[in-house]
Amino acid sequence: MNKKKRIQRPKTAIKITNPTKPIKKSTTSTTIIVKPNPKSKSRAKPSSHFLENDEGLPTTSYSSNYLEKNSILSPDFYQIDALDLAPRLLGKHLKKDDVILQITEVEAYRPNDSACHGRFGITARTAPVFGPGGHAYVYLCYGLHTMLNVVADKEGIGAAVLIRSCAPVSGLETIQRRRNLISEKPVLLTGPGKIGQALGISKEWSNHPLFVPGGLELLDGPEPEEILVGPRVGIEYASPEHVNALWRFAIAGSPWISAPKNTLRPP
DNA sequence: GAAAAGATTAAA
DNA sequence: TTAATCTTTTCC
Repeated sequence: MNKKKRIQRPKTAIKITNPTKPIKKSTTSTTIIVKPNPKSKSRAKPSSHFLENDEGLPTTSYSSNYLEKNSILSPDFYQIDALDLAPRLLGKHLKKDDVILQITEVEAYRPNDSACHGRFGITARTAPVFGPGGHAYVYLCYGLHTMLNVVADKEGIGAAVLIRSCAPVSGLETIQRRRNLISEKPVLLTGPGKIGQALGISKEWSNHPLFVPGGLELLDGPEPEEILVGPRVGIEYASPEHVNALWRFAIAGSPWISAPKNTLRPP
């Protein structure tokens, strides 16, 4: 039998840049401590949901207060066409453990869509996609990356929304540890594989109900002012009609958007 | 049973 | 630009 060559990634690839001096943990609040970055050429615009304190550093005070008034979304929210649900997910919050992420970029996958995992019908992997909306659909991509989808529409339809990017709201320390990356820049959370990693989920979470408190939850959030649309990413195998469909959505002006950005336009 | 391909990422 | 990595699905 062929050798089972599992070349392990060198430890040097792990990018914990400051392991001996962990970021200070705040036990009394959810304030995010960040390092100033004086070398930054084009100073990144702080994302809109962060407030800045006197030192110009983002805090989560706004988000914490905001979320206290917000509730978990009910199953009704999800029982619509994935094309309608996708933009409505922008601005909403994913919560697990102490991590809260605000959704900034999504893609819709629909029935009769040659790019949708449901295109082969119900299989062991894709069964949750055909269940009622409001559940997670989680799968492994390229044998490495855990992809989180939100199942849309009614039972039997077969539609879902891929979460492609988020902005951190709280639990930055946990996010950074899970990502093996100390950063507060978009590289931390732009890309679907990074979302699954930051949330600490595996395919075991597939079919998990997002409307039940206690595990992985979807909470309400502010509606974005402007939205960008574009073709979906990485589906060249699909028919031209579906390759070209503008079923990718993002919050306009947010830095928390994955590549390629230049295919996104106002609707 | 075997083989191909994949809703990607990080590093060169 | 390319390697890494392995599950799922299809094909014979």
